[in-house]
Amino acid sequence: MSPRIVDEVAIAAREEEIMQSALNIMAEQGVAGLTIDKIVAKLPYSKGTVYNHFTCKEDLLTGLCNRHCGTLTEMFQRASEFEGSSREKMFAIGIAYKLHSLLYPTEFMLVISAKTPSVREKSTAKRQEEHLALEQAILGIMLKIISDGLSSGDLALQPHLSPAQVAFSLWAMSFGTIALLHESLDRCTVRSEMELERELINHCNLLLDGLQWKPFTADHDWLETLKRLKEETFKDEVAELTNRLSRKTND
Amino acid sequence: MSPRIVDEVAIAAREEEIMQSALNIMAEQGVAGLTIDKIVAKLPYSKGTVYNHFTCKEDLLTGLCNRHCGTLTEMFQRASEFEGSSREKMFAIGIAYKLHSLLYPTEFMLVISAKTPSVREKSTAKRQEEHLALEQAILGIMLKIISDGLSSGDLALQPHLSPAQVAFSLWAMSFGTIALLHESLDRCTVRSEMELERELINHCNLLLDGLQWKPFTADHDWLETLKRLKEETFKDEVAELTNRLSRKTND
DNA sequence: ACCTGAACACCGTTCAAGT
DNA sequence: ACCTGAACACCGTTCAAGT
Repeated sequence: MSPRIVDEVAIAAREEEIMQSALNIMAEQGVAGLTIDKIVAKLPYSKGTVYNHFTCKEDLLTGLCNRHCGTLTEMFQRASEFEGSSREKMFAIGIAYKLHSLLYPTEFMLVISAKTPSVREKSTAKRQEEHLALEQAILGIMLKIISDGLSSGDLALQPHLSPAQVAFSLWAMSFGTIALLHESLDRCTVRSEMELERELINHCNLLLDGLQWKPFTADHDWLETLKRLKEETFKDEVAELTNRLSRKTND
Repeated sequence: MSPRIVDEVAIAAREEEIMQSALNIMAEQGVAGLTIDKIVAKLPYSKGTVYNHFTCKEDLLTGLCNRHCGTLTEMFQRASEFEGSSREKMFAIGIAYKLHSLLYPTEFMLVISAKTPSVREKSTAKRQEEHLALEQAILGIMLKIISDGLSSGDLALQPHLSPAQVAFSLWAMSFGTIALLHESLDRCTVRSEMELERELINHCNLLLDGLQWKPFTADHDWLETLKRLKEETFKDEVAELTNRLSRKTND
C-alpha cells in the first residue's frame, strides 16, 4: 500500500467520524441544533478541518443524505432478492423503506431538507452528482422488479404507463406516507410504529392493485409475506428496532 | 365599531403585511434567505414589532403555513362542489392540490419545513392548534366526498379500510408526488422528464382504481373532466399560471 | 502541505429608552 | 401601552500563523 492510499483511507475515516458526530448531535438536538463547533467538540479536530472535507454546512448535509441513500440501496437490494413473486418483492421494497426510516429517523428527515433548493444549491457539484447516481441505483432496483413482473406476466403495463413511471408512483407514495406519519414517530411508541406499518401496507397494496399487479391483495396472504420479511430478510433490522423500543420503555 | 375592534383589524392588517413581506423575500431568496431585518426593511415597522406578532421566526413560519392551508381549504371546497361523480370530485381534489402547489411554490415547501420538529417545537401552542384544526378541515372535505361515494354506491369500503384511512392515502400520495417533483422540475433526471400533472393524475387514478372507486380509469374520459376543471372550477388559477408562464418565457 | 482557532460578519432575540 | 433599534449572543466561514 502506497502512502497515498493510506492517506486516502485515513481521510475517509475522518470524514466518517465527522458525519457520525453530526448525526449524534442531530439525534439529540435536531437538524436546527447542529453547529460546526458541536461537531468538533468531541473530536480531535478543529473547525477548519471540517471545511477541508465539506465546503459548507449544506455540503455536509448532502453528504449525510448520500450516506443514507447508500444504506437504503443495500436494503432495497436485499428486498429485491426476496424469494417470492414480483409483487411480493415490490411489497418488500415498501417494508424496507419503512424499516429504514425507523432505524434512521434523523437521516430520513435529512433527505427532506437536503432536497430543498437552499441546501442543494450550496452543495458541491460532486456531491450533487453522487446523489443523482444513488437515486438512479435505487430506481434501478425497482425497475428490475418491474421487469421481472412483466416477464412473468404478473404485471401488464397499461399503455400510458412506462416502467419508470410505475417505479416513481411507488416511491412517491411511500415517501409521502412516511413523511406525513414521521411527525408522530419521534414519540417512538409501538403504537405509532404499527400505525405507519399498517398505512404503508394499505397504500402499497392499493397502488399495486390499481396497477393490476398480481396476485391481488385479496388473493394472497400478505401478513405471511410480512412475517417472512421480518423473520428472514430483515431479521437484524427488526431485532435492532425491538431492542431500541424495549430500552425506551424501560426508561 | 368600538376602538377595540378597529385595533384588532389594524393589527390583523399589519400581520398580513409582515407575512406578505416574508413571502416576497422567500420567493426571491429561498427559505434560508429569510431574515427579520429583510422583512421589516420595506415596511414602516421595526424588528421589535414583528416579535409582538410572532414569538420567533419559527412561529412566523407556522403562521405562513396556516395561511397557506386556509387558501388550500378554499380550493378543496370548490373541488368538492364540482358537478360530477364522487370519484370526479376526488380527482378534482388532486388537481386542486397540484394547482395550489404551483401557484404558491414557496408556501408548499414551507409546509414541509413547518412539519419538522425543530420548527414545530418552537411555535406557539395557539398556532400549532390552529394548524391541526386546518388539517381537520381539509380532511373533512375529503371525508365528505368519500361519504358521497359510499352513499351513491360508487365506492364500497374494503373491510380493513376506514374513511379516514382512504382520505389519508390520497393525501399522502398527492403530497409525496408533489414534494418529489416540485424541486426537480428544472433538472435533467428520470423524475424531471415526468410532468407533475401527468404523474399526479396517474397516481390519483391508480389509487382510486385500487380502492375500486367507480368509474374506473378505463371507463371514463378523465381528460374531459380535467378540461372542465381547468375551464370552470379553477379558471382563475389556470389563467394566473398561464400568465406567469408567458411572462417567464418573455424574460 | 495541512491544521488551528482567533477574528469577522451576520442574524435571531431582547430590553432599556422613547413616544 | 406600544414601538424602536442598539446591543448581545451565537454560529458559519475565513485566513494568518503555526507545525
